[in-house]
Amino acid sequence: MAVEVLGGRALDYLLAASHASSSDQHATVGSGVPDLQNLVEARGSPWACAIFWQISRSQFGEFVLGWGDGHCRALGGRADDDDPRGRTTLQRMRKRVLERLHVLSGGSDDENYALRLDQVADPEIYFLASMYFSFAPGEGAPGRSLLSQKHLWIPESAFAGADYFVRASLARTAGFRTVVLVPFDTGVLELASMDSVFESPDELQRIKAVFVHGLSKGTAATACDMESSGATACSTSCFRFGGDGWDHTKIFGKDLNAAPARMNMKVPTSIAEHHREMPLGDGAKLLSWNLNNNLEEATPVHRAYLHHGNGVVMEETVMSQFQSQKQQQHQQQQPRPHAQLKQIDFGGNSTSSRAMPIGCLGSLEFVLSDAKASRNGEKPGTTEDRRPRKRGRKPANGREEPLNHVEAERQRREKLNQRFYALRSVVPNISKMDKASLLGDAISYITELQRKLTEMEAEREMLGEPASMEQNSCTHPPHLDVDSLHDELLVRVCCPLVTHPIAGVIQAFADSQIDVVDSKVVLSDDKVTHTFVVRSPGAEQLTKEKLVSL
Amino acid sequence: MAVEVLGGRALDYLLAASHASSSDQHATVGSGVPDLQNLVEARGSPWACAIFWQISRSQFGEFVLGWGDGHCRALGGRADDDDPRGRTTLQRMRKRVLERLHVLSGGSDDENYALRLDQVADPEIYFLASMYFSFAPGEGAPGRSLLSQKHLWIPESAFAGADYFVRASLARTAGFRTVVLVPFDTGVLELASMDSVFESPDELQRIKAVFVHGLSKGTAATACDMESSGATACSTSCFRFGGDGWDHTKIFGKDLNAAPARMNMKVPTSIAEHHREMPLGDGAKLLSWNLNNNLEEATPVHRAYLHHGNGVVMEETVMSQFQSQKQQQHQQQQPRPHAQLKQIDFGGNSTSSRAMPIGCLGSLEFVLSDAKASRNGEKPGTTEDRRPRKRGRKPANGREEPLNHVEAERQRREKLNQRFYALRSVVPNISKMDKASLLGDAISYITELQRKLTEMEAEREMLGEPASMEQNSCTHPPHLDVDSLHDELLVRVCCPLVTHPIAGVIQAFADSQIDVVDSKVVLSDDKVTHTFVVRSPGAEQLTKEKLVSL
DNA sequence: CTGCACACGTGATTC
DNA sequence: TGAATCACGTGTGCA
Repeated sequence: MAVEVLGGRALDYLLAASHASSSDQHATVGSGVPDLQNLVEARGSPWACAIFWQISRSQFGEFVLGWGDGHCRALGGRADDDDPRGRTTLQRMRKRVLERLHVLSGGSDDENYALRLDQVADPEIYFLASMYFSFAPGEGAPGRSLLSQKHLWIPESAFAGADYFVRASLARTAGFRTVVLVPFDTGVLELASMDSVFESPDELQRIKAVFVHGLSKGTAATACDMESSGATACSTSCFRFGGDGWDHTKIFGKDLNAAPARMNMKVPTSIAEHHREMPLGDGAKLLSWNLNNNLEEATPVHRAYLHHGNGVVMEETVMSQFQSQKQQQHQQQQPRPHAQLKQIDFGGNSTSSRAMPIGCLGSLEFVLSDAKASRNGEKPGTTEDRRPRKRGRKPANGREEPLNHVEAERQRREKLNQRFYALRSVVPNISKMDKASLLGDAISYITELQRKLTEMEAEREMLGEPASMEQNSCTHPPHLDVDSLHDELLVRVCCPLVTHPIAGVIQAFADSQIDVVDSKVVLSDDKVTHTFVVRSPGAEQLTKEKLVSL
Repeated sequence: MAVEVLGGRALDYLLAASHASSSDQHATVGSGVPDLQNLVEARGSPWACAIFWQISRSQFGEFVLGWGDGHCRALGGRADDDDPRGRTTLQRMRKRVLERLHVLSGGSDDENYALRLDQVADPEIYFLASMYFSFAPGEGAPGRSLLSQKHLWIPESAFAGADYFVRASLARTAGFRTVVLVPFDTGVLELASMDSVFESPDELQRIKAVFVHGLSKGTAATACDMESSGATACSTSCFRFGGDGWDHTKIFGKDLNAAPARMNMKVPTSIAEHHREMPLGDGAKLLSWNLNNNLEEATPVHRAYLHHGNGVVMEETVMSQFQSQKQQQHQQQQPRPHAQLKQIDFGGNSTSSRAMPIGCLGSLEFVLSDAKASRNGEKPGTTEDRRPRKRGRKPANGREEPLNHVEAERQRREKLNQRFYALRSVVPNISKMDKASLLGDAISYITELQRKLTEMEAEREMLGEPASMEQNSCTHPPHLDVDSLHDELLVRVCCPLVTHPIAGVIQAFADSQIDVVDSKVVLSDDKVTHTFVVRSPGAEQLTKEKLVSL
């Protein structure tokens, strides 16, 4: 997954930096999304990037499309997964990816300084950014496709129609020429290509086929098929956070419907730029329910995602095997073997929490990032309780209270972590990646923003005072004298020198001891022309040069 | 303590809202600071507010004055302390205070809406704000008093001398008329009065007496008298965080020495205003080592504070008694009695961590906020290990590793919490007080600031183009022509009409069809005077009126 | 009683 | 190896 977000070169560095030999990477171990991956990586596939927008339910019961899964062709497998302990869950990957992005974008890691930015190709930025989008039905291209239940085939020329494609600038920056959206009953599949791919029934069928094949088991996912055991607990859990104050059309106070005038994203300058602007611009629902309506608003629709034989569960199985093995034998530092999973042991927690409706609670964000908690997908045939059961702790007693408690605490932690991720995404300069530093950086960033803002405000007020605030009249020309003089009028207007447009010139006259013989001001069209006749005591040429150099 | 920060009415509300009957508040239970309290609350005392600035040591070994203790006369005792379980530590109080402030300043608690702001009197704001200040010796009034070892008696008229009193505007807003600073060997005592109190040897002596009396036991506090057991561990702990990147002259990136031009704090408008501006303005070292150099930079000087019979230790003793009692008997909901401290039990963790130099580690912030951890002040005669030992956990084994580990983890948590507090102090609108909401609010605040800033920047650029940017020269006087003409020069400066100071006048001429016969511009001192000779076709008088009405 | 938020101790991981 | 961060389970206070 990491390689899907970071560019290939960045990944190379990443691997080199982490001292991990990428020689024996087992791309199949922990391969999470075979369908999308196959779709993208298949020979001759024009698609560089595939994103599945998963249906979820918002706080108010509306459906929302959010990041479900994705694969981005980026020169390699999930190479960062060569973790023998199997603890590199999706959460970890994503964290690592963000971490790397931040480090590359100007973190304090000085070694990286040389290859700071520019290392992450734009398609990956698009891919990463999309992780933080979500769409209401009818909104954006995925939403439109979902609502109309029709696919959209969008050539580059139509990107600008923001109504269809709010991430248009991102896509253009990424170099995409074609974007296709295909609706399914569990969500919308988005494919992006660097080439101009023309719509054809063949290709469309290929897309639909490969995806439906992936979803073949346990579909009919719009039906809410939760188990009876967890049903009530789930539904209460789903809505008990209702008063959180989040409007799902906003993300952390940012109105998402009003697209600000920042649609023009720059050509690849720096990740910092991108990363800072990405969550701001484009008028899209960045992070919306991923962060706002995270655990509490997702619906059992997700369960389908957990049910079908898609990669996450499979990956988790492997991981939990590794985990259990490690946990029991307490041996580590083994040279990343894939054949070490002897002595699988799920004991010690058989009574515990995994019967809880965590899958129903998990928003997609949750499913992705804390995939180890999405274990009760109960794929038939696999052992129960495949939770890594990370740190051994006695199940306390046979009481049932602490089980829910544990779940709740887990969710709370996850929520907090989500916020931390979100914070990371809005704070530009993060020195270190630990939480304390992040908070510190956020604070300094806030104070800096506040300082800048008040500074600008003061400046604005200073400037607004003497100069004309609006386009028409001066707020108050400080002094205005009118004298009658025969049949003419003598009008004197007195302004402070400061902020007067010709103040510099006049000051220069004074500094250079130039006598102003005569001065006139005439109004021509929409311009004011001042004409001075000056006499310099010394060299005229020098004076001329001096004036021109102003 | 809460009542000292919040106003009386706010406290009333607070009590009412928490469904706590304020009838039987035992002001003596947990009464932490009898000395300052007595000083302030004594009959006839002119002082409304007392703050003890405690000497600590900064990262680089310099001495720093930080908040040590305080009491603010606010119509009541420490009524929020009526916690039967005794878990309302200072940290909790402070948290509560901040919480209430934020709730009052526009939180989502709708019940409070009516009495949102205006409820917290300004002296309390001053008091609260002071919690976040610290001063190097010679800086600010406390620093000056410390350095010179002379008391300062500052009447309101001298507040403006920011060199002496950086919190001048706060003090003025608070309505203080007299501020006095008295140096002691452990810090500086600050007293503030709403009246004009004239300096008198009598009053000075009274101040010194009552305070020295409070410090009578175990003074000579500048001496660093740590136990041998914790000495080395302390010294390493004290400086091992050195590379955190914090400059102690800054607070989260804000330069503290450069006093920004925001000394003019408004008259009481809203708490939100205050709370937002307070940590920004005034050029003081807000939060400086409280946050940056938190645990790791404080020195054993603090130990004196823990040693002497001042209130914190006493309070903690009581608390730990409550705590232990509660922990053992597991009975609660007792109607806030102060006589419940039977069955004091410190067992269960006698081998554990409290022999560690946590007291020596604690910065003042730490001492205040996590007072329960400052327990090894080892006041002679009290039992050792008076840590509440909150949640029972076996000491694992006799290994020594986990003990340090526990300490480290504690410090990490504390550091994180410090950052959270700091974040709370810079984010104006906090909906709820839990960490997740805080992060969310911070994120939305950041995005809002970013939006505003970019908005302003765009506007500025739009406006800044034609108008003069800075005070001296135009950024670019759009057109400047110079022609030689005999021995004179003809200079033509062309500016856009918009934002030109006399644009309005010229526009008015044009609108009224007034012919401009002649126009001159002369520079006089720091003003630019435009003189026009105009001729109006019609009624001169009308024109004159029209012009004057501009 | 219950849901929720927090702090704590602990195991694990990473460098 | 040791220091640092993190996640987890748990105890507990509060509404």
